Amino acid sequence: METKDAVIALSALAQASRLAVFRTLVQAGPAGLPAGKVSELTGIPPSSLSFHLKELSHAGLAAARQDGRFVIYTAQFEAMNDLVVYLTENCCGGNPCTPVCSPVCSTEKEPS
Amino acid sequence: METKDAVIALSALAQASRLAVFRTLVQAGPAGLPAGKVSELTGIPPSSLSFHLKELSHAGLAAARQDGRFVIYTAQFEAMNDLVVYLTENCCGGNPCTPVCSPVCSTEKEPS
DNA sequence: TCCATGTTTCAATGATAGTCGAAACATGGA
DNA sequence: TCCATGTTTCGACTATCATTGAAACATGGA
Repeated sequence: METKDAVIALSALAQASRLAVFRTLVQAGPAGLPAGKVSELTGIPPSSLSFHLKELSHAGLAAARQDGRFVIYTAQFEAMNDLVVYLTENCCGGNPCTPVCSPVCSTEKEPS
Repeated sequence: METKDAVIALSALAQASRLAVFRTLVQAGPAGLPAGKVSELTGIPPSSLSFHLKELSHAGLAAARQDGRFVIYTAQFEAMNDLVVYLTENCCGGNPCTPVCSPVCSTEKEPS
């Protein structure tokens, strides 16, 4: 991941409405949610929500797929994980420190 | 961590100059760096840098301590970790998924 | 006390982003 | 084909942020 991509991803999350949307999608898991449901859950009007979902998609943090009249959005866990790795890259100059496990999910539907 | 705090932290990182500063501090480890050294390493002019360091400090992602005429800045690894946890909270609705270890350091100087 | 060095504040400027109603668009079913 | 439903685009407004030189401030040493 490059700086530019990280800034785009972080900018996408650095906004109350979008952060709420992203977390809602994270909680929904790989199955995702239709845009209307996200609007309902977050209280964000459809037009605003569409703007924000576009931003999250552009940042690679969400993905859309068509399902009949619905557009299902899903969180992209790998992008999230890449971002975290980037932020802590070469931590402490490569010297040993104390890594911690963070619950960053994979995109797989079932645990392996 | 609350939404407001997360947005503040993410906003702090969602900016090319500040992201570079934060990563520089992360790489410096708990020992930190004086402001002037950060300016030198990142190429950001002192006045701009001061503005950004203030933002990072306000967000809890960096901390300042006085050392003679120098002000030493350090990355706050715990805040970083809290942020990651917040982003993935209640991931997949609590259903089992595949957690991944991310190298988020603690603030300790030596590994335990 | 006076100076050199390191850091922060100030002020002005230009640019970017969030919001949401109304209207347009897309899809599937009757 | 026509309609109902779900989603996106458009447009206009307001607000907030990044940048940087110059000046002010703080600290330690002579």
